[in-house]
Amino acid sequence: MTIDEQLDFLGKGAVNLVERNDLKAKLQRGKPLTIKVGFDPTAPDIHLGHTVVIRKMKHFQQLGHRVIFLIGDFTGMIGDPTGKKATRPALSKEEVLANAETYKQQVYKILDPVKTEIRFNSEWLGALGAEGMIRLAAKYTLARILERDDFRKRFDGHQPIAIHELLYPLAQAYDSVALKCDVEMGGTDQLFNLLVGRDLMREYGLEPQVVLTMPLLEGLDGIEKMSKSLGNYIGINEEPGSIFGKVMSISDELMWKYYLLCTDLTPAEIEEKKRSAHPMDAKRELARIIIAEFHDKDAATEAEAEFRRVFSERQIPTDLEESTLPASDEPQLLSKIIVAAGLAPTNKEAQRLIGQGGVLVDDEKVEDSRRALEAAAGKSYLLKVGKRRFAKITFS
RNA sequence: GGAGAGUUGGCUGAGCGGUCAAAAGCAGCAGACUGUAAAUCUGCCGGGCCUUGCCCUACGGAGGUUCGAAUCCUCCACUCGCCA
Repeated sequence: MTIDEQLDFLGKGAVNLVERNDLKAKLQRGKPLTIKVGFDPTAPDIHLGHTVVIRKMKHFQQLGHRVIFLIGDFTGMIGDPTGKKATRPALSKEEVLANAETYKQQVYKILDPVKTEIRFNSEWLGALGAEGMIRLAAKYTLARILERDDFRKRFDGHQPIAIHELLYPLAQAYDSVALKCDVEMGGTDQLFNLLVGRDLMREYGLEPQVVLTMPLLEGLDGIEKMSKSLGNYIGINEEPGSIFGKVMSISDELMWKYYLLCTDLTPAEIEEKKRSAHPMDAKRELARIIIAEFHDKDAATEAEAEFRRVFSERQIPTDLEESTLPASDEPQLLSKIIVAAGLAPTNKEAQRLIGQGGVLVDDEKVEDSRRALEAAAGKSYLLKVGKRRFAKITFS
């Protein structure tokens, strides 16, 4: 690849690249660059949203650069009291290490283990001490920190800002100093922090890092950014079938963003697909690509077949859940059976589902929410609740 | 230290002492339709039960006033901004 091709390759999907020319200059030297991306030590469950940046790390690896997966255990150990809930319990060293292991298992599905360096920022931030921290703080001004939009808004809106929050950007920037980073990446929400890194590196007489930000991927709802707490995520450890279904549930429109950020297709290829492919087919393919990355091709094919079977043809899934319930001489309320089989959380909810025509017993729609089923030993039923909850239950 | 504001269902956010299991929006779920767990439309959306209705729990916590309180009073806890 020529330098310009490399720039295009690395810049694909990026929102900010500060400065493109700086990156070009660094690449032209022909030496491996040091790339850093920071991760929160408390949330080692990686979902598709995280993979946007991780994939970009992979791209750097493919070009032979040195990629550092930085775990922000220092800030993690302090705990961030910003949320209204009680201060989050500080993580112990053991927990941090355990989380790091979890990260590895997941991240290495994308990154090359050999070319990935995992570091912890307590290594240098912990060594700084109170004095060092204050010295570091002396390098920056409040006015500059308040340039960050969310600080500005909270400040102007008389919302609280804790002092240590102001220190976070500096601590993060110091990571770049300590590691002499050439490039730091993050989501667009990280732009400010990453730029502070540039400034701080200059303060320390280092060549400023290049800053590259990636878009935040919207979750399944298509509105909020993907996050575990909102439940709108696709986890990379999920079952192929679940990933397939979730991908199919994103809107046709959002699908293209996923294509850009979660696959290796070039923008030109994506445009072509947008023009020529049927949205449903394109979405199926997207699902296959994503599953193939975290599982394998066969799993993807299988998941697709199963999806067609269950949703297009409305048949029974092949890997049907089977459960056994205690038999009884008395007929049992269907709603209670549904709850017992774990197909609905509460009796009320189960009755509601029946009333809405969402329950099939042995392929037959049940209309009466008070319906009871014979529960003698040996009796067996096939239950379908809603579109995607199935179970075969047997009384014994 | 001082004078205040606020705490409502997963979230945001209304709420006159009764008609409030609590508006509205978001998220979620179901049905219809379909090209998909897209879009759109409709409905549901605290729980229990011997289910055309009855009961329980719920509006930060504890008391109180009242026939009756998310709504009034007192105390407590927490959150926030302001003035020192």
